[in-house]
This record gives sequence, structure tokens and C-alpha cells, in this order.
Amino acid sequence: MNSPSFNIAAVERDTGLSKDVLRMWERRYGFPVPNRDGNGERSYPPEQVERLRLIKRLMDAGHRPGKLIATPAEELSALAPRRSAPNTVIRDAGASGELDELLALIKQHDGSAYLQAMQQLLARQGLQQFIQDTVAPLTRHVGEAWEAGSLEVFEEHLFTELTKRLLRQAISTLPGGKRKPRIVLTSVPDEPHVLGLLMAEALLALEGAECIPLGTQMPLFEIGRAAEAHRADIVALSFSAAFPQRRIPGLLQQLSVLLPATSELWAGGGGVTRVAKMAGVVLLPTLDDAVSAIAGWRATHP
Amino acid sequence: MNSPSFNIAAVERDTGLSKDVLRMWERRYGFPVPNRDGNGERSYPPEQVERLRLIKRLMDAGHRPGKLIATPAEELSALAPRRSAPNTVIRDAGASGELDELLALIKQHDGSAYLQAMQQLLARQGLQQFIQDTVAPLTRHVGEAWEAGSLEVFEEHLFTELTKRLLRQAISTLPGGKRKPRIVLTSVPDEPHVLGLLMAEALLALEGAECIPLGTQMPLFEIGRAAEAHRADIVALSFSAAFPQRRIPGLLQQLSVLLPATSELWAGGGGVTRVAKMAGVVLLPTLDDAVSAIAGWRATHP
DNA sequence: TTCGAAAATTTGTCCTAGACAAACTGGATG
DNA sequence: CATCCAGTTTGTCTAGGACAAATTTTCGAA
Repeated sequence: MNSPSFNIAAVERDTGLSKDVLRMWERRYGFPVPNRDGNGERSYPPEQVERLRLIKRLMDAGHRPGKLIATPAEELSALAPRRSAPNTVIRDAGASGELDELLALIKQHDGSAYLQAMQQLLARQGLQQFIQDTVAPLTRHVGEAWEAGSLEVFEEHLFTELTKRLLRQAISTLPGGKRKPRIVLTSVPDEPHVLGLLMAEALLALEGAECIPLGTQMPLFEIGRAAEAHRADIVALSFSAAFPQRRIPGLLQQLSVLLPATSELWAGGGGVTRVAKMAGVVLLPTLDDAVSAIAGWRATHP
Repeated sequence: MNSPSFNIAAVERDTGLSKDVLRMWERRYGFPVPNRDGNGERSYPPEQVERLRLIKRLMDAGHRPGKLIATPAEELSALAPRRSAPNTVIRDAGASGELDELLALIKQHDGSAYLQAMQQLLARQGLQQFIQDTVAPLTRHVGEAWEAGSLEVFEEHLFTELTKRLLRQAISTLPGGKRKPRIVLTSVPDEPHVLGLLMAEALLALEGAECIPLGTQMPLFEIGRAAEAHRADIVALSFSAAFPQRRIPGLLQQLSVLLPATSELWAGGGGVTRVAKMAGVVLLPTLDDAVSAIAGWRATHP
């Protein structure tokens, strides 16, 4: 019964901290201090991995590693989220009781009750309202709960998986076929979040666009090729709020070079709220923006 | 008009070759030879990135990097797949004409025609047969075409995305609720392929199991917690044929320690065909195995 | 006191270059 | 033809140094 231990690659996988960072922290801060196996290679005991995971979580919430590592163990109380500025309260004001109820079903791990409640809401509100007033605020809500540490990883996965299904099911009932504009929907590598993409797809399809969903994490080269092959009028990318904002301008820059001249580039999602305007790229921080952008496109492409 | 160039992180992202490997190849084989920017950091021109992407594709098909790098440019003709042993011809013998037709629709980028054809097949065959005789062989077919290089990345993404939708839609029509056994379905980090998971979910749900889908790429820790929280009878993992087989025993070993004693661990998919038996893990190389495993579980849990 | 610019710090990523184990290849032998 | 062994190939790990970008702190002026 050897207690399990983790090599550096396993720790990178489980914590999301790169090997470079793990070695650098050890050098700089004296934590983590893994054992060494027969080949002199790092071998992390589970407690240290657990602590690293906690630290990473708090870092994602806006804390700084130097402080966190210095804190002994009562950091558990430092769970207070920092980034969650109470700014984007747009449509869901007052309804957060309802959101809390939905979230509670997830936390009770009752998937079928959650699905049922959501399907009821969809039937009552209609797809557009359902997305804008329920799914979008709920997704934000979940993101905040996650940052605050009040949601387990697997609970977030369950939420995402079930909500994906709801949206895809709703999309499949919409008319398909050749319509205008033709929009390729995807996300860049390192951006695995798909819910924003699905919400956008549903709204755009409702507006009469032909959506070509390519899933997440397309290499930039391939996005260019796909736009060409599908003769896309628009390439729409989704960036979640968790995506590092500083990387976005560079990615959009590179991509705009790779796209055919006939394709527009749209970038939406919580990740682009604070990105500066760029030539050749349309920024759509909210779902409303996406809807009105379609109207704009129609006006200029008779 | 500066031609775009890529730093080492961008190349890692676009090619899937790690920074370590890129530096090592440069040292050993003299390729790639990136330029250096003002800070002495590597800056890869697009041609080299393109060549690297090609090399990576051929490596995934079973070729070795040393040879590939030495080959000048007529490697384009070396596209012949190697790994695709013509062994797993089980149920789809004779029907590959039909599969080719479906694949052709994807290559014409005609998503709606593909969806329509598949929905017709589903209606004709029923869900179980549809999965075993159409979806599974088609997925293998696509995997082989991908290895052979006759399918673009974005075409594979389109196939995956549309097929996911079909399966999820079919699953959502099955009865939910509390049934037995209760099965948590997911995959390990670095295993993003979801189709096998969905096929398994559909078949298991048909057999009367309660499936809890958690999506792909769950950290091992979290899989253990999820099993506990959902009081899962079974944790089922999916490994695609593309997953490095040598890593599987270690992962299963680590995971079996993390699971509650009351949960069984099942591992299925093309990735486990050549994995050696282990104590405490049920291996299910084919979908048929999964179906009969449910019957076996029922027999031992009255 | 409040604002904004400059200085100091924190932090991640990149660099070189060496070592070694695991996986694969090609024989030689039973 | 199967099996084992030696030689090669290949990826990943290690160490410590450097530096730029981001953030915090300090300081001077309004």
C-alpha cells in the first residue's frame, strides 16, 4: 500500500500549473518540495498536490501566488472571490432566486430534476428569452460560484454537460439549410468553454443565419481553412471570461491574416469586454451585441 | 506587411509538439531552425510551422520523426497510413460503401445533408443498431481517414460536432430517473474524445442504467469525488484509440486508489484493446463488451 | 487628500545543455 | 518462425540563468 505519488507531468495535468512554474515556485518560495525518486526526479505527495490545486483555484480568483504560498492553511477562509465585480447585472436582476434554485439542483447532483426544470423554463420563455434571461445569467452565476470555491469541479462539469444538451437539443429544432449569412462558429486552442458558443449559435440561428459549428479549440490555421472551405461570411469566436485577456489581441491579429478577405471576424463572450478595438475585428461582449450585429450585417449586404 | 511569425508557445499550440521537443529537434536534427527575435527567443516562420504540422500528422500515423525530418518534401507521398491494421472489421463488413457516402457529405461540407442522412438511418435501424452498425464504424472510418491525411482537421471537427448532436438528441429521448446501476461517465485529462463516451452512454441507458455524464477531461481527484457524491456503482472511462496506451495502466492504477470501495472502475474504448488485465478494473474494448458487462453486473447485484 | 507617474517587486516564460529511461529496430539464436 | 539481446532513437526530466510584462508601491504635485 504505497501511498500514490505524482510525477511532475501528472501534477501539471491535475493542477493546471506548468512544469516551469512548479520548478520555479520550488526554487523561489520553497513550496512545493517534492520527494525525489530513484532517478532524482520530482515525486509529489498527494497533500502537496491538493494544496497546489487550492492555490491555483484562488489564483484564478485573482489572488497572487506569493501571498497564497506564504499563508499556512487558514487560506481556506480566504475563499472570498475578488474578481467578481458586481457590474454585469443586466437582465437577471431580481431573478437570482430562481438561479439559486437551479444551482441548488446541481449541487444536490440531481441531474434529471435540473433538466426538467430547465425544459419547463424553455417552454415557458421561448428560446431567445430562455437563453438571455436564464442560461446566460445562470452560466455567469456558475462561473462566480466556481471562483468562490462553492462549486466542485465535477459539479461544474455536470452543469456544463447537461446545459450543453439542452441547448443542442433546442438548436436541432431550428430550421437548417442554406441561409444567410453563413457563420463558422468555433474557439481558439486553450479555450474549451463551449456554452457561450452554443448560446450564440442558438441566437444567430434564430435570426436566420446558417451556423456551421466546429466545436472548440481549433488551431488558427484550421480556422482559416475552414472559413475558406465553407465560404463563410463570418467567423465567430467565443472567449470566456476566464480566458487570459492579454492573449486575445495577438490571436485575433494572427487570425485576421489567415482568413480569406471575404470573411469577417467576430469575437464575442465575456473575455472580450475589456479588449481594445482593432481594425478588421468586430467585438461583441454581450449576446445582444451578436443579435444586433446580424442586423447590421444584413443592412450592409443586401 | 511583415509576414507573421510564431513564438515557441504558439507553435506548441498549433502543432501539438511540446516546447521541449521543438528545442530537442533543433538540437538533434537541425530542424526546425527558427529565427531569433531581439531577446534571443525563437521565432518560427510559417513554412516551418506548416512542415511541423505535417510531420506531426505523419507521426500520429505511426511514422518516426527522425526519418520524416530527413525527408525533403516528397513526404507528401508518404501519406500512406501504417497503424490502420485491417483487423477490426466486425459488423460493418460490406457496408463501407454507405460509410463512404456519409463521409463524402462531410468532405463536401454539407452538414445538413449529413444530419438528414444520419437521422434517416437512426429511424430505420433503431438506436442500438444505429450506434453499433453505423456510428461506431463511421467513427473508426473517420479516424482512419484522419490518420491517412485525407481529412482536414476542421472536417473532423464538423463530423464530431454534428455526430455529438445526433447522439445527445437520441439520448435525451430515453427515459431518465433513478435506475440501476448508477454510472458516472467521463474521461481523463488529455483525452478529449467524446464520441465513444456518448455511444457508451446511449447503449448503457438503453440497458436501463442511470447515466451521469460529466463530459471529458476530469482530473483524477475529481473523478473520485464525483463517484462519492453521486454514490456511483460504476465509474466508466473512455479511451480513444489515439490515447497513448502506455499511460493507461498508470492512470487506472492511480484512479482505483481514489475511488470509494463501493464503486467499480470500467475502462472502455479503442484505447484499451491491448492493455493488460489489472485487478479492480474491468476492461471493455468494444461496445458489445459494455452491454454484456451490464448484464454481468445485474447478475451479481440482485 | 487625491491623482498620476516613476521605481521596485513579483511572476511567468524562455534560454542552454546535460542525462537517462522507455520504446523501438535489427540481428542472432533456438 | 518465435524469442531474446544489444544498439538506436526519442521524449522527458533536471539545473540555474535571464528578462519582459504585469502589478504594487512609492513619491511628488495638484
